[in-house]
Amino acid sequence: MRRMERQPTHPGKIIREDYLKPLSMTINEFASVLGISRKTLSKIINERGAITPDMALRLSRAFNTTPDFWLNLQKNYDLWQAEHSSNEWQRVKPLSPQLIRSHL
Amino acid sequence: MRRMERQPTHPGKIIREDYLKPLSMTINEFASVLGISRKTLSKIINERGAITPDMALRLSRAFNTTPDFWLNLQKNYDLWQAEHSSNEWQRVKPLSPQLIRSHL
DNA sequence: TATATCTGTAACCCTACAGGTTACATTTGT
DNA sequence: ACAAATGTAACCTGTAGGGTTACAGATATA
Repeated sequence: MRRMERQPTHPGKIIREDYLKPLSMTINEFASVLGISRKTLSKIINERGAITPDMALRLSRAFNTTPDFWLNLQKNYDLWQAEHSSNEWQRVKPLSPQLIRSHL
Repeated sequence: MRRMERQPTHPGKIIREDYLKPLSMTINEFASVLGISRKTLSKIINERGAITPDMALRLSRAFNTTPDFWLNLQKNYDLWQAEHSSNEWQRVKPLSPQLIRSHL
């Protein structure tokens, strides 16, 4: 039961810190590499936009990584947000363990 | 480099086959358990709706699973769709391995 | 058989977000 | 000082989640 204590790193930060900065690449250049608009990349870089499956595929091509790497970052980030932006989901009553155990 | 050959199972099918059916639970009942509308659950069950982070949290409560389990199913499904619904992303030119190796 | 329940689905509403173009003000680098 | 880079806003289109209501068909049950 490993709880996520801190807010997970946004994928945009990884792109910014671990790729663009070391490579001294501008947002314009990289947007062009990815075949997307400067605005879209800027939103991601500044952590106001999400990594979509299509974007994950593009990043995986550019950086020779897996699309899953990027989607997992986004998934962890989104999940943390959902956990902390509402308590509604905590109202869900777990089905009785006995019921589940006896059928599954 | 394990390619995804077949279309990944939709999370809705898991809910349907591995939970609702064994538990003999109706969609109405379970929608009520989750605190969502029948329509929303019906869309997911019939594989025309996605597992959102909030929904993953609700499912994890009800079935005593992890939210990641459900989000991973959805992620794999979405990624497969993105891979096969367009070839645009394949146009992205990988950054030269030398460039990456020398800076990262 | 008659009644009630369950189910898929459509119509309609609202909100939100991806992604694009254009434009502007500011910052940064040369 | 000048040019490039950047953040951001406005505006557009398309898509998606989620809700309610309503209807038709299937299923089950009294």
